[in-house]
Amino acid sequence: MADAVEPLKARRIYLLLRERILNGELEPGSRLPGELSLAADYGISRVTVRRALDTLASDGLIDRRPGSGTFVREGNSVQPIVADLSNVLSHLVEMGRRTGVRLLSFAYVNPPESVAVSLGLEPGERTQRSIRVRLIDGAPFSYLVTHVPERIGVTYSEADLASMPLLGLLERSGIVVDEASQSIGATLAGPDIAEALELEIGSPLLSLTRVVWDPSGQGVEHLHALYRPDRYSFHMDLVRTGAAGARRWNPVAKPVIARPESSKRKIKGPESLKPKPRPMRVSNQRRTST
Amino acid sequence: MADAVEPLKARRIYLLLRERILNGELEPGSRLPGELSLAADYGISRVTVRRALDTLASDGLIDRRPGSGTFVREGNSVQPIVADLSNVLSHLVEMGRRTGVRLLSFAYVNPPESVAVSLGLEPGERTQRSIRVRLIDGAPFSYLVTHVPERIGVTYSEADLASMPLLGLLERSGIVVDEASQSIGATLAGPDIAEALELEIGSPLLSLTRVVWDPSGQGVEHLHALYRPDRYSFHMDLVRTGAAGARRWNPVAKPVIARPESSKRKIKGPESLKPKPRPMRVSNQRRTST
DNA sequence: GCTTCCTGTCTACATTATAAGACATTTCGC
DNA sequence: GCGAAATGTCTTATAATGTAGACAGGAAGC
Repeated sequence: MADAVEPLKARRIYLLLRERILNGELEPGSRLPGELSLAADYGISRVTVRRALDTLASDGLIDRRPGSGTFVREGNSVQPIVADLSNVLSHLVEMGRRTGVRLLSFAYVNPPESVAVSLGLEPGERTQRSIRVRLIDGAPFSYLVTHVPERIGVTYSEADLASMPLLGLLERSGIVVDEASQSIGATLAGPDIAEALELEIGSPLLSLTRVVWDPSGQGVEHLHALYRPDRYSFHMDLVRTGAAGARRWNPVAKPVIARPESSKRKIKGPESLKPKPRPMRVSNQRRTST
Repeated sequence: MADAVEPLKARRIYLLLRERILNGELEPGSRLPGELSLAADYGISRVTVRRALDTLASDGLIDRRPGSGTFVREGNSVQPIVADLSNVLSHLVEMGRRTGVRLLSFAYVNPPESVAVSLGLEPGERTQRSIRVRLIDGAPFSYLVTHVPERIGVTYSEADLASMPLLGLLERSGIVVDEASQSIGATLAGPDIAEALELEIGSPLLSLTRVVWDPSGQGVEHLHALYRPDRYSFHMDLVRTGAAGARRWNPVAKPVIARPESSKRKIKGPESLKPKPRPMRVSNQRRTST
């Protein structure tokens, strides 16, 4: 319970070690370096290392045996949801049907410069901004901020948004969704996001920014999504094509054609993380309202 | 250069404000609340607010004008290198020709469990592990750990690795590279990686894990790559295909066909962070050797 | 049994962060 | 010009964090 605000360095080491444990770099059952070596490695004192280890222990991630050492506890890894990259959006659409959504915010605003530019808006044109959190089995895994030009946004209600995926709403409204462009990066969780995703401030996040256009080239949606990497990651299969001199990788567009042997090719990458949610002082009472 | 680690509360406010600036909630050019009001808002002292603002200022995100106030600076976006996702590998191949590589480690080892499983190795089979850092204009942007089954690894030398992309070496050796599977996540930089990538410990990183197979389904390469998100991000274009009921996104396989208007569709996502490298106590003297 | 390496625990001390306030200086509207 | 409000720069005090070292006791190999 005494999970008071952790000091700086201690917390950092804690996050770092946690990362290494969860992604399998430190294998379950293995012994991790002694407190003294850790202190030396990270250039901090042993006491501080201990504080980090204390937190890990209270998380149930490690097992400390006096005289022997500190060991990584078994059975921590839980595969994140995997989204096929060639198929991200439809994946989300399907998921919209079996996962929960929490609408944190819904308003018409003056969009930030960058959003206005991406969508190709007129100066002064407003957008409908919604902030949603997606949950799977009650556990939040993504934080979505979407901007839709006002005239399009008015074709559906706040309640619609709380229950249906945005893309579905757009298509229902007769908007033809044609092309999209997206990029993937990484950031750290700030206070808001940390709270919404039940993370600690400073946790790593996958970041996805996507802009969707209709056939005329008019922007219809700007999405900024943040994912918990321990619960969500992108995956894709590639095939090498082209002549000898200029061989390239191309994504496998249709993962539909079952590949029986693909099961033995299971990637157990560092994204394979753990279950423990570890909620913060959640005071997320904001709800769909209306 | 006294860019010491930031304190707790100060960092919290810093992150908070940075978020609001980067996502456009605080628009470029606008004045933010005075130091005293900020202190009151967040319930902290003015000194602490100032520290947060100092950091923002050194990040180049704000502009402080004595007597007037503190302003959000305009145009603080710097685009990272963008890798087309439908083409990651060949992109790297091309880049291998115009960027630098630093070979940090080259050895034959007993691979970690997860790698052995991914590659489908026999129990006890060893791998050649190499750790490389890629640079662009002298600035490191990726940290690559590759495992290749020993029998394949012996077909090229350490010096080869320091100068040529691994995939090229494999194909030169007659290995037919056929399929690959990869996933993308996010993590934090540990001490080793932080030093190699000239980052601070605890910085966010893009993480890519890829396994490559030959036509017989035998694993030939396991790659674990970490990218600085401020210098490298993945990008891809998608097109919506399929019938009304089951529309899906598919990647645009060939980004070659020039799309003239695509220039106006510039995404200026939140990955566009600050330019500031912010080096650590770098003591990177390890080199390609031999 | 002995040595060695590990965690558990404690003490005293150094460093750093935060708070609270005073005061100078700049800018801007009046 | 004057005053309000803003940042810049001090001071002093207190609390929170981190460091250094010593010592006890368990575990494992010899």
